Amino acid sequence: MENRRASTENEIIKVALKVFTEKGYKGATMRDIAKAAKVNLAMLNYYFRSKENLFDIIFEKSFLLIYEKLMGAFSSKKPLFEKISAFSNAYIDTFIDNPAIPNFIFNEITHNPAHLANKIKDNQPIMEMINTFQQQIDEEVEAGTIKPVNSFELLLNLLALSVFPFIAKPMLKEVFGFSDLNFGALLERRKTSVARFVINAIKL
Amino acid sequence: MENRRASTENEIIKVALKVFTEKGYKGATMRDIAKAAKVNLAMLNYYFRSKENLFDIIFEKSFLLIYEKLMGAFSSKKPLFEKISAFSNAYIDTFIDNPAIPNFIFNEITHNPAHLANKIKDNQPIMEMINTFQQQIDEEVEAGTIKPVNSFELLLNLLALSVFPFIAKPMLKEVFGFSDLNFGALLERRKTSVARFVINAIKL
DNA sequence: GTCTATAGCGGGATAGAC
DNA sequence: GTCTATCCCGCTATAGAC
Repeated sequence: MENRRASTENEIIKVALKVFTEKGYKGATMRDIAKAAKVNLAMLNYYFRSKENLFDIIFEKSFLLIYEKLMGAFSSKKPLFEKISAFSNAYIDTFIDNPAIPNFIFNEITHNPAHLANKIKDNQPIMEMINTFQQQIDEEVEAGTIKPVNSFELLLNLLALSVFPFIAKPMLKEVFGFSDLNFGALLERRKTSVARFVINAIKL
Repeated sequence: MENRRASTENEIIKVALKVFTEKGYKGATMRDIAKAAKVNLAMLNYYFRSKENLFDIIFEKSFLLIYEKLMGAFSSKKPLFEKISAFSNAYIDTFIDNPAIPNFIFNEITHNPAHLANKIKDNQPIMEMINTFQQQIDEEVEAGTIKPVNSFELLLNLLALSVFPFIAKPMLKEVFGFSDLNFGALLERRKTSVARFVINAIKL
């Protein structure tokens, strides 16, 4: 059954993302992944040929998800403050639905920065979107309609405020004793509060 | 010579921090570390008994460094805005001098969140410092001297803005083509601009 | 497609000579 | 203290029965 096969593959990809994230590429064993996905070890190689190929598939999927959501939120011609809201909302929303992805991506950034960087650099629409956003900021600073800020730093700050809570989540939950429910509520609030914070920081 | 031994040990610890950070705990091999430190493989075990013990020593050292710098900057009775400046300045300054530590710590947070979390939870001075800071924010909100903000979110934002550029650094450098010098200059600027950004976001 | 068994290799740790 | 040689385990990947 083609459907059966596809659903088994998707199940493996889903749990493998989690195992790779929690243990790192080398730390995650094919035995771990097989056990978590409740399939035989040999089946993993039957479906995915190799550990590296399985990892690449997951990386590709994760990148595509982020890419599509962000292009939708960020690309159109909107006023600056609306873009800031749309960006943080899209980012936070995507990661609420896919909580393993931020740490998965950050592992990869740390251990193989060129991999993701090249995918971004080689992607013209992304680079244009970033340039347009920075130009928009520079123009508003020039026109005196927002406080003077470095446009790259503002982009960095927006990204930091949106992403950081997800990568720090495992520890924040332990230290401050958040339940899943409470931490989820915090993240929901941030879909609006991050943009409010950033806009307050730069508006006159 | 006791000094010779101590300096060899320190050299190993220094390069091992880098190798563990770049490759992760499992990905880093004792052979990698020996090669990078220019010592024989057997010497590593002679000095540190095991890979795990070497890792623990590095973790302990990294934690202590952050702990001491932050306690100095954050503990005294200062007005809120001064604390915000002192906090971000101390954090960023420490990581400029020790650029591998943020990613090292974040690897550990991802793969073993309870380890660092327990060290923080069990440390009364830290927890008191955090509580005091949050109270201070709540009181100012109550008194109407700053905009209404959730005190935990403000703490989280301050941390995010200070730390995120360091953990994203490897990729940011590749994507935006920063030289070490240019990225260093950006980080230097952030020693003051992060506090300014946060203060602008909450002041009336 | 699914399983068991195993080949083959890389890595942590140590024995033992110097 | 320093080195070489090696033990031994655990992992990826695959052969081959069903």
